[in-house]
Amino acid sequence: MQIPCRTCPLRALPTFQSLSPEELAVTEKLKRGELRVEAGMPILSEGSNSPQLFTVLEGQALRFKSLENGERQVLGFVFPGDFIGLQAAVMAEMEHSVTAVTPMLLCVFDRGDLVRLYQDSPTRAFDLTWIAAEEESMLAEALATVGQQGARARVAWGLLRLMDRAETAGLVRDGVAPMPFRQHDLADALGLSVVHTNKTLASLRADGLATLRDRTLTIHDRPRLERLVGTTMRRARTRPLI
Amino acid sequence: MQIPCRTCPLRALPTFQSLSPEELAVTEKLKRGELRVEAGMPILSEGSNSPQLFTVLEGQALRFKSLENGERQVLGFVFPGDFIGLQAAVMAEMEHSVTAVTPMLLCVFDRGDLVRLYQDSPTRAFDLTWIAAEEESMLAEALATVGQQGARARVAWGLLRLMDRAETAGLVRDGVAPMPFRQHDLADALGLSVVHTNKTLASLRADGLATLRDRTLTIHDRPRLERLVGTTMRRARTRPLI
DNA sequence: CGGAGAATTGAATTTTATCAACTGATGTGG
DNA sequence: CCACATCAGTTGATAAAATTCAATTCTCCG
Repeated sequence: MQIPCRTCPLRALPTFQSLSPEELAVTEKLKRGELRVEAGMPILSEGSNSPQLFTVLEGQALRFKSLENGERQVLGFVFPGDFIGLQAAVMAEMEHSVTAVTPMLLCVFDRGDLVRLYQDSPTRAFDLTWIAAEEESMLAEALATVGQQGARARVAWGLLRLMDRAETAGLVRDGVAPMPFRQHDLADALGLSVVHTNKTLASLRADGLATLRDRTLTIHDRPRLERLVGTTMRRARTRPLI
Repeated sequence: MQIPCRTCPLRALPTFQSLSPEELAVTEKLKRGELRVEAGMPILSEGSNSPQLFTVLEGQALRFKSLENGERQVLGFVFPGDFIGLQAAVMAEMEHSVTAVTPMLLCVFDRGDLVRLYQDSPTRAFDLTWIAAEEESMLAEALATVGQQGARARVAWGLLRLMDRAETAGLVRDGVAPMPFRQHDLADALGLSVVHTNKTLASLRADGLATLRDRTLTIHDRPRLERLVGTTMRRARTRPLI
């Protein structure tokens, strides 16, 4: 175990709630080690019943569901601080897959320890429910966008959501976010074809709203982009880090 | 308080997990009363911070998100046994609204008591996380369908999902489910126009797959419908009842 | 330098939305 | 009991949006 929770660099970010010494101790006891994952490697697979859960320390990943026709729906973009595998822990098995997009460093937990956590620390247990509820509202926002909005609004929403997640994870410098995800990933998240996504991106760029290029994302005109998006976007708030 | 939890008719259904006497006692202490709601009335509103949470005893409702352009995305169909308002309890406020579609009878809880539940009963706390995770995977399934499938597959999925929920709630007699939701509601759930939903329903009916008519739903050919749906549909499993 | 994956562009085609009109059931007041 | 209003559902014609297909260009690595 390389990094103890108390000195985890993520905890220093304003995004994450601070823990009491007791909570920190309980959490630290859970940590089983660290895991490095190469870019492109699967972390959890739909239908599997992984004995391991993870918190992302470094790198980015994709959550997605595969369909029988070969398509896939991207459910969300995974950033440092995100907890992976709660579903596998709570339900019988994962309902979606997670794959690394960049090299990653993961903090590893044992599924079996979760039950003990519910007994030992009500506040940490509550945090797990919070995380599940948070993911639920992210998905609801995505569904509302994909179900009811046209391509421009969808792409605008996708870009703002990506920027927000990157900011939360402390990855943005000078308004520029590193963006390892490809247009194809974005298309699969928005329910659009790659071609149409590309054309819409070009149009947003031409209008001076945002640029996705060279593995980086820049928002040029946030107010106008936000006006394009038809849903009130939830800004990330401080959140628990498991 | 009319019905005590121990004699709640919902608990008799095979769908719901049975509780230990201790768990039942803890749960019963939470119940604050019952509430009748007329058809069409709002139960919880997006942005509100309701002090009340509910378990549905009778009747059906819709979860949905409203967009700025006046459209709405239906996030899910609410049936007896469903828990409403977990989001308001865990996050600061509701991210979606819930409106009664039929007259309803609700079991009422106080938001503040939830925190105590996490201290008093780890297993019941775990059940709440389970519920949040369940809703998450429902939404993921919906997103995958709306994002990646054509109209026929979407409608087929919607009908099967409705039938599954009705069966789970013990509402189906002779393969026929009462269905108070309108085609318009289904359309808003699937991200299709009412007209196109109607035409697709007609086509499924003509092909002998399913009939939605006179406020009832009948599945004629489940295997073929399931083949139409491109996702492996999760069948409802036994679940906790709060 | 060469090659593979990603991004971009321009049609042609398909799917879905929109518009508009009509049917059928239900309910109300005169 | 009938005229009238209302609302959900149905249908056909037309318009708009997005997909698919087919190249071509660009970028990054080995």
